[in-house]
Amino acid sequence: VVLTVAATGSGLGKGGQVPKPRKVTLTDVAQHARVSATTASYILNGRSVEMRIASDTEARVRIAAAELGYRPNRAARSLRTKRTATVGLISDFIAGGHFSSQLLTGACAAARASDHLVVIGETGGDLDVEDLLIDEMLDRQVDGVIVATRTALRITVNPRLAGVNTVLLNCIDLTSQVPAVLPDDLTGGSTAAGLLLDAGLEDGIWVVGEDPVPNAVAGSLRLAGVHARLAEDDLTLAGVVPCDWEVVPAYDAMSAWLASGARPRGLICLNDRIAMGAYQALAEHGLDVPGDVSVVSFDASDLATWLRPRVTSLELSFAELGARAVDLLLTDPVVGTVVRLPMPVRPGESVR
Amino acid sequence: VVLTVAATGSGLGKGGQVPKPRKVTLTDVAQHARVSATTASYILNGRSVEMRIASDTEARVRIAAAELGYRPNRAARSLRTKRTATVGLISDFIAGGHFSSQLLTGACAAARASDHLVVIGETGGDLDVEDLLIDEMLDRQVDGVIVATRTALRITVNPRLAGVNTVLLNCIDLTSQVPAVLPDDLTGGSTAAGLLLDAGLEDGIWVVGEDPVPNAVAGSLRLAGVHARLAEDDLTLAGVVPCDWEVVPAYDAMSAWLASGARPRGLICLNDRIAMGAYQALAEHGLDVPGDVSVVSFDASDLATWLRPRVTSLELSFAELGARAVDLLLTDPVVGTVVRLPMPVRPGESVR
DNA sequence: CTGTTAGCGCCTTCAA
DNA sequence: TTGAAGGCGCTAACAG
Repeated sequence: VVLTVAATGSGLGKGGQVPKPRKVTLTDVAQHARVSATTASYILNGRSVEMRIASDTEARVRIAAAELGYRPNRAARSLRTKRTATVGLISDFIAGGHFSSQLLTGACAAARASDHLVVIGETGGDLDVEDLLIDEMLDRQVDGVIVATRTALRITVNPRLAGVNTVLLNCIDLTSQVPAVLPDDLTGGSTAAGLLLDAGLEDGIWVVGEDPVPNAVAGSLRLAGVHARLAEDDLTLAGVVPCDWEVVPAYDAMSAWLASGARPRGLICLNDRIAMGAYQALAEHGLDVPGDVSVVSFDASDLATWLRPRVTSLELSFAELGARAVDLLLTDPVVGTVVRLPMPVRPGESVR
Repeated sequence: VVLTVAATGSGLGKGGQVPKPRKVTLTDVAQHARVSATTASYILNGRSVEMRIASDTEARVRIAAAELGYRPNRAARSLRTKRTATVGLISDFIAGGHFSSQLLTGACAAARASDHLVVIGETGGDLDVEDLLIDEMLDRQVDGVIVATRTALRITVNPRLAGVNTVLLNCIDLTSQVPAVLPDDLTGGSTAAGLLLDAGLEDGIWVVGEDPVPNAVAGSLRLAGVHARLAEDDLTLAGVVPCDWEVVPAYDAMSAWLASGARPRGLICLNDRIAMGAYQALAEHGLDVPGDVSVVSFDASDLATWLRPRVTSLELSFAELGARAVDLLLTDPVVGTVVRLPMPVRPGESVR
């Protein structure tokens, strides 16, 4: 090895540790191992048995590759194979708090398990941006795209996704047959109601929250599940306290409602933020949880464990959702597949 | 246009709307416009003036491109140009709740503004995974990589990033000269203390929380800022209530401390979750916020607005952090650049 | 069992 | 002002 010194003063670029030793190519490896590029390619792609490569040839190539620190140029490979080992994930709001980040964790992990990478895009709900992002991803030859929404929604898939390997995540398109992954809200609602019934409640059970937009689907499904479960025991829901799925709106709605004299026995909050608002309102009205009122909610987010007493909540594993979506995408899903993930109970101390 | 019907029954693949009309290539456009691929390339890459292309030639090409719906194949382009218009973002924990998702929002937006896409990877704190992800990204020829951490950390940049365009996000490497973007915690600490002083407090000011790991850097900087500001008025900090930066640990620590008779006048909580735990403990000890105790915290997350009364918090805009990191990366940053983002006050009702 | 040959789609000297 | 030719690094027929 000869040490070269740059004669011209500033030969070093940014972070310039090394004079950049041109990237090692497959041909380099092949020459180093005294075989053709083809052979090297076969071996390095795990096709040596299939191609019945001599084991010493294989060894030579592998050693050469290791010594040279060979790494395939995936742009070149993609140009040939039309595959990139990359999936696109487009969401309306990636920063949906608790929600979306976990989703990415799951998606990344699943992708990596299949030697894929995830490229992301956030539309902010803007359809033009969605068009743009999809085009960019398609230009980069992603092997498939996942379309996700922060809130479970009924949507229409973007037309330019026609013919593209696509999976819907936390949303669903009734008209097309695009596969989708969502939580099992119907069963979840039923489970939530069951928790209250098991605690001995028979009446005074209310649902807090309602779908904020017409095409939202989670709330109504959960409500339907609640109705169904109560009906099994010949009971009926006392009613619904409508409010947005946020802390302050929930607090406001609950406060007004309690101030008007309402005295519920059990509350099924459509998410943990609603539960937090409800807790605050209940406390201000001197109502104890779970002594006076039992509370069940959805999401089992961190928030649920922060409240005192911790609220019993139905776990919605976004990480799992993300992972399943990727897995589905990578297995060339059957048209019309709809995966509904169960929502297990994560117990707190909010049910009597 | 001739309508072709597949003779063999099941010619349609998944989602099979169309018999897949082979992707339009630059050559197609050129032929359609009766020019060479070279000319088409120049025009479509905005070099028509530079190349002094005849305007009607340009028009023909543009029309052809539009009619055919031409989209460049970026894999092919990358093979030539060695650039992908893609940046990598590697984080230890993407699902750091509130935190990281906003960061991605900012990064995505900034990237898109420069016609780039973001590919992400999560290491889970595992250095082997980090190696792997970096390699995968480099194989895909990303134009640069951002290394982010959930908690502000002093780190050592991965050696395989040597010579690669890199920016650190919410972390810093003292030995290398890799550019970094972080919040201005020192000034933030000073500001927080100032808020309490402006409210007339002079003693009984405590900091709640401390750096959980030795290489964490945010806590000590904020603490230093607090000390500095108090010293300006010839005052001193009453002390520190050490605890992890989470709700329950903060609640536990505060509860024990208050039970032992402590009666603080002002609390500087190192984040909003600590503030929440502190609120709970204060309430249980009959202490009113802000009547008995003024509280200031950091992050200005949603949580800060959920608490009652809302806590006055120093805003840490992760979206801004993410955006700045991408911008820095895309402008070939000067070695040693360290960007410190200000933390503006977001007022609540927690300071007397 | 291994090498030769031919592109994938694009950009870019070099000529005309 | 435009076109012809070559090659980025890799894979896949097709020979031998």
